[in-house]
Amino acid sequence: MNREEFLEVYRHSLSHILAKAVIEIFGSENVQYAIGPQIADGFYYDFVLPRAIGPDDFKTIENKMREILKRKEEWKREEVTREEALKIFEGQKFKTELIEELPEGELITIYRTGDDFTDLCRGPHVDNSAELLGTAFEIRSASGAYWRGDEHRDSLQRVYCYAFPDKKQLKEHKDLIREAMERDHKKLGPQLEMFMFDPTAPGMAYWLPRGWKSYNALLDFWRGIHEVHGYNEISGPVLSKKELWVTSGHWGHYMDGMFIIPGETIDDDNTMALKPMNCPNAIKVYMNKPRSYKDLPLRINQVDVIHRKEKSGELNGLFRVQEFRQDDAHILVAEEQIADEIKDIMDIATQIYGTFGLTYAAELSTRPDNYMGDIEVWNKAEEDLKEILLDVYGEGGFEVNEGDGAFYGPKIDLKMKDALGREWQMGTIQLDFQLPLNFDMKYTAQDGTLKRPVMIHRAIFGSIERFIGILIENFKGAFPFWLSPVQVGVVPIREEHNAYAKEVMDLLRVNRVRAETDYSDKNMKVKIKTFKNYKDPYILVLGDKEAQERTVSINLRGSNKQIQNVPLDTFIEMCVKMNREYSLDMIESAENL
RNA sequence: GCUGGAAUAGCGCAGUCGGUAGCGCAACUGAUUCGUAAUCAGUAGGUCGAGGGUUCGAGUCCCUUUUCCAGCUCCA
Repeated sequence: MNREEFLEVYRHSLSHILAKAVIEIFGSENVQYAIGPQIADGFYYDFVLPRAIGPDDFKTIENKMREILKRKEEWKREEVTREEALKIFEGQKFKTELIEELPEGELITIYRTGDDFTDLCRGPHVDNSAELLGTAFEIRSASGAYWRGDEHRDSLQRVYCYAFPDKKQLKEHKDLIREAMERDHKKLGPQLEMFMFDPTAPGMAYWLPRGWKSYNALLDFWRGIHEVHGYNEISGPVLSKKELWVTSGHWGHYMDGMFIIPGETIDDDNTMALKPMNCPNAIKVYMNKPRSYKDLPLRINQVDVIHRKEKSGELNGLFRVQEFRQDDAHILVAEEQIADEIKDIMDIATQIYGTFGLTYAAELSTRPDNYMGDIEVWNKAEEDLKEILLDVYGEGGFEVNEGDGAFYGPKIDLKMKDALGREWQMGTIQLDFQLPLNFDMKYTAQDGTLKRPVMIHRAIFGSIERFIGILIENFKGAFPFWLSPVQVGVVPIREEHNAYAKEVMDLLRVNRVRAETDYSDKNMKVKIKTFKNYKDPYILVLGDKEAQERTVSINLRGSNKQIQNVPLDTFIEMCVKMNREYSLDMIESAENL
């Protein structure tokens, strides 16, 4: 048995033990038990219980589980007919529903744990509870869930439980969770004074001076790359009349997600809505003048603020907000240009993600049943996309989600992994055959006929807000030099060193290095501590010696390592070099220049 | 929207049975002029998220509401 199978059997068996424990505590007549699958770090089980359970109950349940294991009961597998199964689970509505939905003739198996607990299950399981005695488990939390994930159906209580083969692995996992919590951008961001939220603007970040510096550094980097790849940036209105959204189809498909400013009534022509997406702006710009095949591909990028209304309870720090910016671009291409253009976008993505040391994987989503447009065009586009992905990642190097594309076109999603191995859906590249049709977009082809362009929507960061949230967690707030809110903290030792500190500050600023200093009469140790807490990459300590010799003494982030006697000009050169090269690592020695 | 939790000084927290709101850090003032992560002393700061109710009396109990958190669902 390999580790995966081992975990599956043990976790799944433990979930039965959890259900049995809960039933023993609350009484079988008071509990409806639904399903209890294994998940990445353990398992859960869904119940309907007579009351809400909380942390106080967890210990009780765990103890009951251990007590049950100590009984060393036999597990018996039985094959039963549909009728027998329905009889066994009489009164259990979820089990009954599951049984009734099993296809005619399908083998139904049940597992008995001891004499008093039976669960509908495919298995496999342990033969005796004794086998589970050595495992480590701990109830993590309880939360609400819906039967079959459908918010219109029964509301259940889901009990989550960690489960690992031994205590050591459980502890390692809990350490990882703790590490992730320490990196939580919702905690680190405000601590580093990067952003804040105010209750009067739920889900809309205030970017504080330090955070906005990083935000702009990120955009500068992004703009530089796009200039090279032939993009032209625009900005459009955030507020547009309803008419625009009716044409684009958002009024019909996305109304619930828009902040709407009604006229006399919402049906009034003067009703306006904040844009949830940028695409119509790019389209209007395209249609601003007659277009020829010579204009294509027309690459329009844009980072305007967009607003999307979310249902309450869905907001989550920078990861899920109601006001944000996307590193958006819309490219209008002729059909035959799709392949080359996608390839270029993938190059941009590789370069951008690589700069952060992040790896990413691609997923292709293909034509759904409710697709719109010409099937020939779809087939060609999907073939193109597949070919590109094969070319870049090789056979099996990417996932395909059949039928998961948007109704207006197939798409490639880019997912990246962070420092803790967590996956995030970030970038997306979507082909769109529909909007060019809705807006009746055209271009004059070489042969003089009018043709319709294809639109590519694409984003690499996805939401810039979310991306920064991910970066904060990935780097634990210790950003690469070029992205650090403030790059250099300057500490004059005594007030008489303020003049030299001012000179150093001026020189740093002239060279576009973001620096801060503290001219107050505070103790130098206090000044150093403040800048350390902000995670400034370099802290310069300036005293008599430095002022005299025009050098700096550098204290490096993350350690108390010091580099003494670095000529001021050399230090500036180091900073400029890291900014120019978007270096991931910090230069730690003047000799490395 | 649903389930469960939370909200007390700028931040992190304490506040017992319902009986005059506290601690640490930060801030401010003064002293200290200092060589690599917290110098010393003092001062000020709060309608306890908001609204209503119970009570002689509410941070504490009840109801409503807002925001946030853990999930569900949804998503960039």
